[in-house]
Amino acid sequence: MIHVNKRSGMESKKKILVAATKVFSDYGYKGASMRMIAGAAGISIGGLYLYFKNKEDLYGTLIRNRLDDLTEETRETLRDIQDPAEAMSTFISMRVKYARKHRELILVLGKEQAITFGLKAKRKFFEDQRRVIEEIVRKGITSGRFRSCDESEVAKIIICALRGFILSMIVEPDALFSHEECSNLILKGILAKK
Amino acid sequence: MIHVNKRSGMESKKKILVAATKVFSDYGYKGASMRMIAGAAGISIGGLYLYFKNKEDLYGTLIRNRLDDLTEETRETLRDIQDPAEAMSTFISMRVKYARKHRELILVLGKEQAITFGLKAKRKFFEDQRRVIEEIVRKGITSGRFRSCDESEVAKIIICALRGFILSMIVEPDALFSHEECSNLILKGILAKK
Amino acid sequence: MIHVNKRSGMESKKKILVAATKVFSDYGYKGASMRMIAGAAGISIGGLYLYFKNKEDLYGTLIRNRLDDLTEETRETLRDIQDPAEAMSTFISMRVKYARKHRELILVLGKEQAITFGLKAKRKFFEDQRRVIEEIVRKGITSGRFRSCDESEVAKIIICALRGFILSMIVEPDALFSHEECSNLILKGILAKK
Amino acid sequence: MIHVNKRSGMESKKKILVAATKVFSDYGYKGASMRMIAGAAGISIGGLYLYFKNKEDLYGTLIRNRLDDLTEETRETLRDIQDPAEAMSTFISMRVKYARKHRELILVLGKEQAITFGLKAKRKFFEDQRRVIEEIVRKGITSGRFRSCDESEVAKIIICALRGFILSMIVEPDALFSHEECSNLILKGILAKK
DNA sequence: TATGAATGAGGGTTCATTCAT
DNA sequence: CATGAATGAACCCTCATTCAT
Repeated sequence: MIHVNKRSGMESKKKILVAATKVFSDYGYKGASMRMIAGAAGISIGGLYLYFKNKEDLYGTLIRNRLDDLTEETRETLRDIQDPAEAMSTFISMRVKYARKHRELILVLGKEQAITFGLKAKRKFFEDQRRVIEEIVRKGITSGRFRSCDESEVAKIIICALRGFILSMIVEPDALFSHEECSNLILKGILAKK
Repeated sequence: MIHVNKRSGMESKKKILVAATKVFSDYGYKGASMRMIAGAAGISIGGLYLYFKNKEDLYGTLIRNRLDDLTEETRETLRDIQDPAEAMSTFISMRVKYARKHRELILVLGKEQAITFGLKAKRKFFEDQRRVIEEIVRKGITSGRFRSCDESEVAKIIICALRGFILSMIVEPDALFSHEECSNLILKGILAKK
Repeated sequence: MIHVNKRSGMESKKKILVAATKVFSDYGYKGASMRMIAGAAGISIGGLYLYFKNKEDLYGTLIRNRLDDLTEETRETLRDIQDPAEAMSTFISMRVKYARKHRELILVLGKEQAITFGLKAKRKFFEDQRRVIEEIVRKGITSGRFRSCDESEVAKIIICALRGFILSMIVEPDALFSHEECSNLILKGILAKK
Repeated sequence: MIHVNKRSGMESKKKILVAATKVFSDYGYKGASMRMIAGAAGISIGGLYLYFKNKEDLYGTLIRNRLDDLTEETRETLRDIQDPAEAMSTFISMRVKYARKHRELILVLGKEQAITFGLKAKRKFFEDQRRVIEEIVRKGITSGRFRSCDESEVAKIIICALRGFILSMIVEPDALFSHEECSNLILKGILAKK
């Protein structure tokens, strides 16, 4: 009269991750309980600990997976684009669409202690993403397509705008910009031509 | 041997709010415990409940205070500025400086349920801030200083960038842009002049 | 800007006792808080401790007062009655009416610890009341008005019936008997005459 | 080093109920703490919440169990008795013995708010018990065994006497009548035969 | 692999009591 | 006499984690 479900380890692990993504997203790290996650995954509480060392590990795995996924998508998207302006637009568009599609996971949970692992993974990802934009800007300046400017600062601004977009999905869904308008503004600015 | 400190009511309340701001900011709403806050405020646990009905009330008061403060500062800052471009720069500058100065409070706590009051107050504030930028842009377009564009979209983008700035203070302090560069980018864009 | 109300000590003490009677009756000993009582009495919390050592003392005083009151009323009521049957009816009637009139105080709070003082006072009162009935029955038997019986047992039964009446006022207000019917039953029994 | 005992669910639940009965009875609803109950049951605090939603649920379950038990015992006891006088004596005897045997549970907790469920169940039980006595009396009158009287009033008096008996077990253990004497008094009254 | 009863620290909150004013 | 801010133990309850099965 013991275990009922028999599945492969991978199957269970995936199931848990999917469920956990939803639950963490709905309730936050501290608000989500292992019981909730187990319930959503259709597994026992003990079962969770077969695949993940603890709550933090589960959360960290989740974050890393999503981050790797997005890193890969970024690489794919930009692979064959030469024009820096187009690359910029495409990057912004991709990130906005990705955020809208995976709205169930918000990559942000403040400094809540004990999630250091997740934070570390995030930090690396963030830096990588910034490098990507910096590179685009640098190529734009070199090729004369972009005006001379501090590529690092521009990258920071764009990252912040995208980060703000994600955050707005939670706190102010009415304030979500369209990626076309965003690209347009970044490229042309708002001042009238003389 | 009961109570040691005797303070005026106002003094205690202020002390609590300052401490709570720090603790909520460090640990998030759920991660912050009333014991932590009491400790940080140098007051007993029971003392907290002398000034605030409960945790949510304390948090809500905090949020409202900060929001009102920032609303007032926004009004003051923009009062006498006529040039839309200058207004834009000044707004961005003020918000960035404010965020840096009050880095201890992050106006964001996700969907954590039961903080509806705080959320509602935040929503109103967010909308107000957006209206302010929209108005600046509108005046810029009317006066011919800005090119024709969708003022609502521009406002959203700027809000998101600032929102992202605040969030970055927590998750990626290296990615904080300078307000001059930001204003510059918004105004002039990144494309080279033909 | 200190104290507002200035009254004689007796006045305040009385006020507190009246308020406490109501509050204890409504919420039980543990359910009643000193704050509630202070509020109901229109006095400060600290003021309570000017007149009573602590919660238990306040409760005990309350109980003792009511008990003394009822003891006196019992004596008064039975003073001039000679006929044992009439004495019995009158006693029952008086007790029922007293209970109905002072329904705000139920002289019963289980074994709730720390109310030992109250309990002790109650014990003495209970025994006294039983002695009164025993005496009536004894006189009835001696005079030939009552049949031979164990006066102690009869007293216990009557006390229990009255005690049950008070309790019923709380838990089953529909089950309150009329004192006439009760006296009648006690005196004549329920069996048909042969 | 986590949990020590491993028991079947039923075993634990029973253990808790037994312990809770004792503790509630000793200290009252508000006076009894979940910690006390857990200790008395030899289980952890958290364990309590595995079997009962909360304190009120635990209390309610307790009350319902005891009430159902006594209802069943009443039915069994009176099933085959035809003579109303005998039925009356037997009923009283059974109730007194039951009270003595299960002295650990006092079915009474005043108006303490938030125990509405328990109260409702109690109300129904009380009414049922009264109906049982009324029926006995009615049959007695019809058969000519009892004198004409108000069966409802008689039932109330008997219920109150028994209720008072239970209460006396707590507040005045010396005042417990014998069921024989009680039956005798109810049946024959106290007046001498002319 | 899988289960879920069991644990106990820790969460938010209340409240009898004290004491500087 | 009177006040009420302050205290801190104790309350009910939750939840990450473990382990016998």
